[in-house]
Amino acid sequence: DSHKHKDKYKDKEHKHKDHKKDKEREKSKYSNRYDVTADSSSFDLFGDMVQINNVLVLALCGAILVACVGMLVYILPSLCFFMPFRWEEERYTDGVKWKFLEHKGPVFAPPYDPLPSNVKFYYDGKHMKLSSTAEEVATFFAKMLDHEYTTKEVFRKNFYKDWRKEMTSEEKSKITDLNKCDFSEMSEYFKAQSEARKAMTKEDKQKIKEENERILQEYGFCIMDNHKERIANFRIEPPGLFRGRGDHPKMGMLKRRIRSEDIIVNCSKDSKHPKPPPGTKWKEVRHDNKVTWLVSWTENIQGSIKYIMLNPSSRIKGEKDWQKYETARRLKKCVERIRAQYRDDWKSKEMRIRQRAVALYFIDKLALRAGNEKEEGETADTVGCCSLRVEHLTLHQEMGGQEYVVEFDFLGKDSIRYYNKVPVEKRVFKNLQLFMEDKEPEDDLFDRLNTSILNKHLQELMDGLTAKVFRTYNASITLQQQLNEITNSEDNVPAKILSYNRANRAVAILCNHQRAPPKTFEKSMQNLQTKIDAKKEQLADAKRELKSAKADAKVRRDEKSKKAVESKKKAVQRIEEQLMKLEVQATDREENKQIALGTSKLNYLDPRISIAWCKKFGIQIEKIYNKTQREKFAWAIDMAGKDFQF
DNA sequence: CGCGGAACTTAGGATGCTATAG
DNA sequence: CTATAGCATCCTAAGTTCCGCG
Repeated sequence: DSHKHKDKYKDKEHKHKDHKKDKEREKSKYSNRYDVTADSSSFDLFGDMVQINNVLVLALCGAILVACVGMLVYILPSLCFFMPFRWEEERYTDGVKWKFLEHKGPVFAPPYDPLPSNVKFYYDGKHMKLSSTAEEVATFFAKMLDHEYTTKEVFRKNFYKDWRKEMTSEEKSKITDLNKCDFSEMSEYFKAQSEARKAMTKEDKQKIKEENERILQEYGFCIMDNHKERIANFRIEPPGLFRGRGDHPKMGMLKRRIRSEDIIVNCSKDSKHPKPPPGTKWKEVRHDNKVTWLVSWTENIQGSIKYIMLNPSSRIKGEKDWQKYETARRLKKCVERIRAQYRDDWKSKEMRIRQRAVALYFIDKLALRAGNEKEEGETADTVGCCSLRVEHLTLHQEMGGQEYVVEFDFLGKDSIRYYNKVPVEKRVFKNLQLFMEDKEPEDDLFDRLNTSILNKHLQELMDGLTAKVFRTYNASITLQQQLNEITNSEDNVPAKILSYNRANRAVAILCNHQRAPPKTFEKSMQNLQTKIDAKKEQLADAKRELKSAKADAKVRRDEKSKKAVESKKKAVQRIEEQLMKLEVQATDREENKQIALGTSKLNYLDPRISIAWCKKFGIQIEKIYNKTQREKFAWAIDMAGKDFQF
């Protein structure tokens, strides 16, 4: 039965006549698999649902086991799982995201716990007792004292300005210079606290763990249309000092405490509404089923809205994720046509079209982000494709034996540097020269283009196409090609996994997913090398022993010595394997020094590619996806057979 | 049609937990 | 049994795209 169901998936996947209808169809196919039970509009969140969830978990295990091992025992729960209960019900239209939503609201940050009186703050060398409000803000600074950014002028200035707002008038008049403030006792106190926490007894740690688990069980789940779903971030962000990335003009500003009165709750009318803490009120309770969030509030640094939403394992997120990859797969079918067109557009007599075409070429070839305009002075100065400035590229007529090389050097998202030298077609090069003519370094490269114009154009080329689809498409197709190319079916499991990681790495490099080399990198590399050396020695010993055993067997010619040879042979083999495993590990780690694989794995690579690869080469999925990842990609694990190709 | 706000995805670093080496 | 490395999870900032309004 489960196989029949899978075939249904495949059939529908190939029909793409009408995109809109198709989307709806996908939704119904998908949502049905996570259905738990037939009826009832409201559950007791904290009683019955636990059991129902167990059924779901059991059924899911059942389904996987049936697919993988075909164990008869598990067929029954799996049948329940695939039963088309409520088959039609979740086929939503017009942007409706749910029909029923019930949750317990957010968990607020713990209230401020004042310092013990022996922990003092000094101003200009003299002890000064701060008001509770001013003290709280001071502790935020004290907690960051060891961090580099408390030395940065902007950080200090912003902090000081916001801190003063929280002071009493007396404090304001006394404290006039941040440099005269001594937070060191506070800082020491917090360090000691964190040491004490680490040194707690097992029992105390266990208690904390249990309490966290209790809160998770109470607040960490919601019910959306008969599914008990995990909430991603049910805890409200605690107050603190804003830490932007890169050179952020607002670093050090005070992120204020969020109260009930700031919170908008979203849930269905007929649900048990979440209760605000005693004596407080929500800002608003609304029932908007065209959005997916449960709770929102406005943050005070940028004035943007923050949301509480569901975990990636949820139906609503999984469905969206699937849709994303299906869009990318549709791009695959028409990407050559689109490429032909933008190459043609390089010759257009209209400047705006040439710019659009060159930008699209960069997005396609280099997997650059779209690059929205940003408000100057509000955020760090970073760019993407459409917002590139003249100063971000250097043109080289000839470089390192190659013609028409473009050198990119700019800060992208999260102020991560993008540096790349790329040979481009002559026509692109000539266009770039034209775009840069008579411009200042700080002028926009594409002055007739922005993301809205670009995306409008893309929409005309393919339904649902936007700039970011190219990143998804190029990432996934690269993984697929690399895996097809470099996996050797003769290899052992660790070698195959090295191949997988290398394919993953090719994508991470394409997408410029970098990380700071781990602080302990050199050391851990050395440790590994030591292990390898030891293993080599062990191997030499084992080989010597084998040799002498062989010689011994030749002389003695008895059963016992023959057996000894065999066991020594086995030992050599085993050690060789271990050595190989270590060496593979070393290679992998070295190549991974400054590259982060996680981001592409989680956000850009169609999981069905990886799952199909595992199935094809007999690799356990656990070897490439950890628990969280398997939960997020449950839809794909269920769906992809060994022959899936992106 | 442009703009700003809302909604949602993508991102790296910090922190916490656990397996394993010593 | 303890220290630590390495991985998982948490955290929330920083993007993209959508959407509605004047």
